[in-house]
This record gives sequence, C-alpha cells and structure tokens, in this order.
Amino acid sequence: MSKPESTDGGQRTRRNRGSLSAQEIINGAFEVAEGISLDKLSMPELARHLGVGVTSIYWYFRKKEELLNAMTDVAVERFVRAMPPLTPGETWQRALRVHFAAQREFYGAHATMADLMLIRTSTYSRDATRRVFELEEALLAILIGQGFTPDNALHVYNAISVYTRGNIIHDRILRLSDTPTLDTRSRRLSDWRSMPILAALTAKYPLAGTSDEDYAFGVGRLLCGFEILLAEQPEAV
Amino acid sequence: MSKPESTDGGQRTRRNRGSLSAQEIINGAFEVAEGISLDKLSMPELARHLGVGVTSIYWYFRKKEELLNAMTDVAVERFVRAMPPLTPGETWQRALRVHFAAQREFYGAHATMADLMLIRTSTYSRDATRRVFELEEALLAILIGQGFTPDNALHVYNAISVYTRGNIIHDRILRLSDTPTLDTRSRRLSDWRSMPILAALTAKYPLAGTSDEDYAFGVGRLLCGFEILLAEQPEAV
DNA sequence: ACCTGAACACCGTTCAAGT
DNA sequence: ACCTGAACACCGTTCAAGT
Repeated sequence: MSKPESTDGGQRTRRNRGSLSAQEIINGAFEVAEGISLDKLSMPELARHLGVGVTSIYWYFRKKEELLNAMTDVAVERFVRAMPPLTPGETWQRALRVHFAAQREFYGAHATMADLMLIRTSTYSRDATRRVFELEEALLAILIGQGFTPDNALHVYNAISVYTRGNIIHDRILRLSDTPTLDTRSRRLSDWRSMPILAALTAKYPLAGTSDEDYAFGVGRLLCGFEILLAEQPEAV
Repeated sequence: MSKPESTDGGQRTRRNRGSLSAQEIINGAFEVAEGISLDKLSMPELARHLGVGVTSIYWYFRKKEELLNAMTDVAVERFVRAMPPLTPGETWQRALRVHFAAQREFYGAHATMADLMLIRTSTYSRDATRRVFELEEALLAILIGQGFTPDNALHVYNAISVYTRGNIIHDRILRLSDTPTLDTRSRRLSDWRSMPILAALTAKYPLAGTSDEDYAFGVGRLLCGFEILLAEQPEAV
C-alpha cells in the first residue's frame, strides 16, 4: 500500500482508474475457464489472473451470473460467426448436414462455449437470441422452400438439433467426469460371458456412442427418415 | 425412518452409536435433493436434515463425491427396475420405442435421477454398469435377431439413445435455468418481422424442441431411417 | 466403532471506505 | 467514477478428540 510496488513477492499495486474494463474481465474469464474449466472459474481466481482485487470485478458485474451471461453473449457471437453461410440453391440435406456438423465441430473445439451455451444455458441477451433465431429461420426457409410444410420443417430442425446437442453434451459430460476409457470400463466388468454381443462390440467401438462415426450414422438415419416424410407429404399446391 | 429429533431451538442431542447408517444418509440425500436440487445438496444441509453433525457423514463417506456415487448406484438400480420387460416376439421397432419412451418417462418423473445419471455421470459401480449393459445387450439381441448386423445394431442403439438423452438433458437444463417460457422468449425479441416463419411457428409450438410431440417425431424419423437401413442390408445368410 | 465441534481453506457477495 | 481490503455467510474437509 505504501509505495508503488514492483511485481515481486505477490504484492499488487493499486490499479489506476480506467485500467480495468468489462471486456478485459470477460477475456480474462475465458482464459481462466479454458485453462481450468468453466465450473472451476471462481471470482478470486479470476481476480488473481487479472491482477486486481476480487471486489473490483463486482463494480462491472454485480453477480457472477451477470459475468457468465456476458460471456455467453460473446460465445453466441463467435458461434454464429463460425457457422458456414448457406450457399444458394443447395439441397436441404446438405444444408442440415453442413450446419449441424459445423455446430458439433465448434463445440468440440471450444469446450468452454459448450459448457456456457449448452450445459449452463444461461439466459441469452435479446441480441444473441435474435442471431440464433436468424440462423434457424434461414434453415427453416430452405426446408420449406424445398417442400416441407412449416410444421414439419420445425420438427425436422428440432430433431436434428436435439440429436446433435445430445451428442455434444453427452460427449462433454463424459470428458468432464474422469474420462472412463474403454479399458477401465471393460475392466470394471468381471464377467462378459452373459453378454456376448457387447463383449464382441466392445473390442471394436468405444461404447459412448458419440464418435464421429456414430454422429454420421445418426444424422444419416435422420435425413433418411426426413426424406421419407417429405415423400409422404401431400404434394405442394 | 424414526426421526427422534426436536426441531426446536436448534439444539441437537448426541446420536447413539449405530443410529446412523450409509443407507439412511443416502435416503436423506435424496430427500434433500428432491426438495431443493442436486447441485444445491450440501453436506451441512444434509446433516441438518438428518439431525446429525456434519462430520458424522464423513465417517460413512469420505468425500461428497463418494456419497454421490452411492446415490448414483441406487438411481441405476431404480432405473433398471423401472424399465419394462421385453415381451418375447415383439418387433424391434416396438422394443426400441417402448424402452426409450420408458427411459424418458423415468427421467422426466425423477429429475434428481436425471441429474445424477445423465448430467453428472458419476462413475458407475461394477454392478450398476453390469445392469445397464445387460439391458443394452437384450435390446441388441432383438435387433440382431431380426436381421441387423451387430455393427448396425450398435449404431442404431447409440443413435436413439443419444437422441433420447439429448431430449431429456436439454429439457432438464432448460428447467434448471430459470425456465424461459415462450412468453419471455418472444417478448425478448423486439422485432419478428425479418423472421416470418419462426414468428408464425412460435405462436403454435414451444421452441425448445423437447416436447412429447417433438420426441415422438424424432423417434419416428429415426425408426424410419433404421427400417431403410435394414432393407438395404445384404440379406441374412 | 461411531459421533462430535473446532478449525481451515475456499467461495460469492456486501460494505464502508480510499483515491 | 473507479478500485480496495475487511468482513460475512456458506461450503467441503481434516483433526483431535469425546463416548
């Protein structure tokens, strides 16, 4: 306190007015979350990382939740930017495939974003909500433009969306708990004799069901089911 | 069951030796979790509920995580019991439909179980793992018995499993955060003009995509896709 | 062998200041 | 207007006992 201090010894000098900002806090929060994990992100830890007193953060965000919501907004922004544009004239199958594959890839590469947007589901701001809805609207337009009724288009979108999120979330949760590998899983069972089918498949596949291959299979079956639905619909006026 | 305790004054008499048990603690933990929510279940809160000192719990469970794992085991036990038996000779479509509908219903009715088994994914004991695998084995046997290759049977199982879990988890997460109803969602957008499709659908459906109707649709499309897959498979030897 | 409170490190948050 | 530490209530966990 007495003198402006050099950085040695764990002492921290008082920050000047205006030297901190909401943006800097948010950025720091992402750094900490990516270094540890979102649910281990704490206010003291973040303050240490930023080199400020804990309570300084509270001037910009009155609750931790407010900070998390601000982070979510940034996450949505990046998410929307990471989605590939819809190329005009492409088939609905390709549009769905590409969009949701990009979504899965984004969350796979950015675990913190998945934790923020999928597992925590903090409230989105109006702007973030709007951006996400615009994406959905564009996909629905493609589906309807190629023959789906609006109701079916929504159901199609929801089905593949829930499947994709299920894949991502389930995978993420497995990773957050202590990553039970196939080895530990199979070791856990003393006796595979009563389960010949799983015993054989276990050697070949991880059992989580969230691999790239699994995802491709699921999407393939869904698209197949959607095609039949489209064919069975009454013809367009 | 007998709770000999005075709720008055906050005073607590010393419990006799043997008056507490792992089972009683687990039961109490479920009661607290169901009363509040799993992630608000704390050791002090649980001790208060049981009328014991906090540290007494630590004689039976050396970490909170140990307690949660024990709870998970009980949950798996109840889950397996809640699954309907496979009636002999039933079609694979019906077997999948009934099994996963029961799964969804179970978690829908027992939020704490969903939090324990799906969101937290604490490590299962050998016995719990075995019980779950036996269920999966039985379903795979039905699929293979009616013509699916073992590989396809596993993929089919994984696809519908991930979709079902996605539906349950997404719904649960929405409920855990402050339940954004359709009203608040639509109110959040000042301007629906650029999104005519969603504007119209919003009036008709909740946008979460996890309703009974959504689930039935998704399962229907998956089963449809599975049927095509089965038809396209090389005929059985 | 079982149950206990005191005590510690950590967290989110409030408050009454300092500059 | 911005940044600060002291302080509080709460949590998970350890320890050195009591019975």
